Amino acid sequence: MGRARPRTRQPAEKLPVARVCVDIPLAHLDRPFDYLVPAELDEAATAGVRVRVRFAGQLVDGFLLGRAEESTHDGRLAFLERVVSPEPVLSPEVATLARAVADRYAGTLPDVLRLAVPPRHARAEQDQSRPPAATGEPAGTGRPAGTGWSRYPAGAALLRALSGGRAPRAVWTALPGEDWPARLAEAIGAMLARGRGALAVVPDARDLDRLDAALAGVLGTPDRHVALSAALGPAERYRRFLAAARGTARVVVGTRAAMFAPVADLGLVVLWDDGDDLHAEPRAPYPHAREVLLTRAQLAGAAALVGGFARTAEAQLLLETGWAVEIAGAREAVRAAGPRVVPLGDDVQLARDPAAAAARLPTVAWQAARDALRAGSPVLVQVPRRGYLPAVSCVDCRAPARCRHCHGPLELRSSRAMAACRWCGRPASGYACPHCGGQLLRAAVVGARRTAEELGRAFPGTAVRTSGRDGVLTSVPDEPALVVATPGAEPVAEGPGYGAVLLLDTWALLTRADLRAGEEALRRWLHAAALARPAGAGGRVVVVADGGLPTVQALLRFDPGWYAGRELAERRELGFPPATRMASLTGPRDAVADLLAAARLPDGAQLLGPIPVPLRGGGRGGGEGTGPGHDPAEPVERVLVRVARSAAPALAAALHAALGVRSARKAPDPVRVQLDPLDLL
DNA sequence: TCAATCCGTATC
DNA sequence: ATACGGATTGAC
Repeated sequence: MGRARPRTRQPAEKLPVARVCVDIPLAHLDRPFDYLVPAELDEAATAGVRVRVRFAGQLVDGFLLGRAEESTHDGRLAFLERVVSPEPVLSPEVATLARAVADRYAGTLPDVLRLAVPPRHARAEQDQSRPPAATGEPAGTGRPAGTGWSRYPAGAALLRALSGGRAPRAVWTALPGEDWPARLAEAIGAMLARGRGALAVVPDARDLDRLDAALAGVLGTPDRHVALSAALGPAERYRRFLAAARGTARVVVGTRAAMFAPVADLGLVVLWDDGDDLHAEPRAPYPHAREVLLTRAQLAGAAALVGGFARTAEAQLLLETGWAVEIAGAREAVRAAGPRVVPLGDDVQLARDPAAAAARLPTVAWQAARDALRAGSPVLVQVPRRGYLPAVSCVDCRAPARCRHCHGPLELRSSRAMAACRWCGRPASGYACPHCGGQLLRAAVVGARRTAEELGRAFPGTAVRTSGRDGVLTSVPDEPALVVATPGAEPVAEGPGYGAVLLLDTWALLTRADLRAGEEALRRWLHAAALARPAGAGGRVVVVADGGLPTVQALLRFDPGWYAGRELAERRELGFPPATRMASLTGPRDAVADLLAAARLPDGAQLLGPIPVPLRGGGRGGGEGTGPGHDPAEPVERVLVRVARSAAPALAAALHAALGVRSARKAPDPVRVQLDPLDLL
């Protein structure tokens, strides 16, 4: 494998032309380039392999997309320089999907392929190079699957359709307390019994562990499925990827990065909890797992199952357009399975007990927790993530401080400065607490740990456990304990579930200036509430929020479908996604203007902004992927472009073309183009 | 008159 | 990106 390059290379006799996607991140080069396959590479140069080619004078990586008899290129073709490995890592199915995703998000194919195909690890290729012997064996384990689905009126039909080899598409609203990993495993098992593969994506590692365990139970043989997650090292990640690509593993479960996994003969895609923002890929072109998987189901003719305790407006749209059918429990079944939910309005009495008052526990919440603990069950307390939103509250009674004029939340920029309203900007001079008359304010950045300490004092002698960013618990035993968790980190309670669930500091969630604030609050509450035991077994949920709010109403009735319907209707009225499609263009002012000037936007496109973008401070420790340093003096702005859903493809195409014009022109300042941006307000 | 340099364009 | 070509500039 030296530099053995014969002077006179001969093209392969058959299909001498290779169509190659070169790994160059420039929008105007986002198309295949043709090369000649030298005869000696004829065998290795199959569709989907990694290649090296000479492009604009330099050696670059690329993927061989396919072979052809002729090229449409007028000029002379260069030869493929080499085939990096004969392993076909980019299946035609994934290549088609990646192109569709790039188009959907105004991105480039190489960008998407970087997300879709993990970096090569030569050792891993050697390890598993035994031929895929797993053919001819009877598919499935013969285990009667799907008993758990009979609790849903349309559940049995779904399983029948899956095992009948059809491609049903469903939005599934799980019953409170549902053992969702078991249900997903049953659905996957049904498809596998039919001999077709399946792919399931969940938000985080803990959910993945649960689903993986459930699958191991249903599928038996461990080799048939692999779990892909970001936590794996490069070697193991590539090894499992290859197991899927080679067809050894018929089922792939994973977090976001698995959405492109090369499952052979894909028959089913599954997405759990599509409202979790972990499903949004933070790297360009920022595809969302929901869009990728549903596109994939559509292209591959596969079944699709989108499940959760909550329902997004996007999922609601799938139902209302008839793209998917609804799978939900009947009202009586929901009532029987769910806990009793008690709302507590704003003007709630804090517990008399001084320790409980210090922990901001209202009487009713305190009692519910005490009763549950006495009855021998664990109690879950959900608190917002630390640093989530530095709310300002009264020093004396801790009531959240609001603006006198517009009731917006106050903020403290620094400890010295006077508090001001986040909404209207008015300074809160001469503040007096409406509850206790206190005149001093403080930033109430209350985290899980702090809350845990305070709760411990309110329930002396009770074990307190925390689950959050640093240290996530998967489950807790069925014994008295206070479990303080941030959203998404709630441990499952073994046995019948939590005796009580307290949802505190809801105000911070609900007043977030975000399009999805209500939907997101409800999603988090439902996920916590779903862990409580049924009302009949004493399960109680106390939510410290006004019972008149639609969000709280939906929680009381455990009816995310109703809420999603309202939410979608409202977004239609306001022209918000997913009723419309939005793109955000972020960058130095002149660059954004330049991009817009180059873009032939579809008719009816509406421009919102520009607005200045505050520099992103705080956040987590992880890299934010800030581009090459631009002049900090130049103001960064954002423009939103809004179009009707029918014009969405045209919008993406126009932006992609405009990016191409700019990259061809070597325009210096990059503009970040993001479709379906998460933060709209 | 020739080379050094700039700009624009194609990259198979 | 990088490489090349054609036009442009500048020094002898």
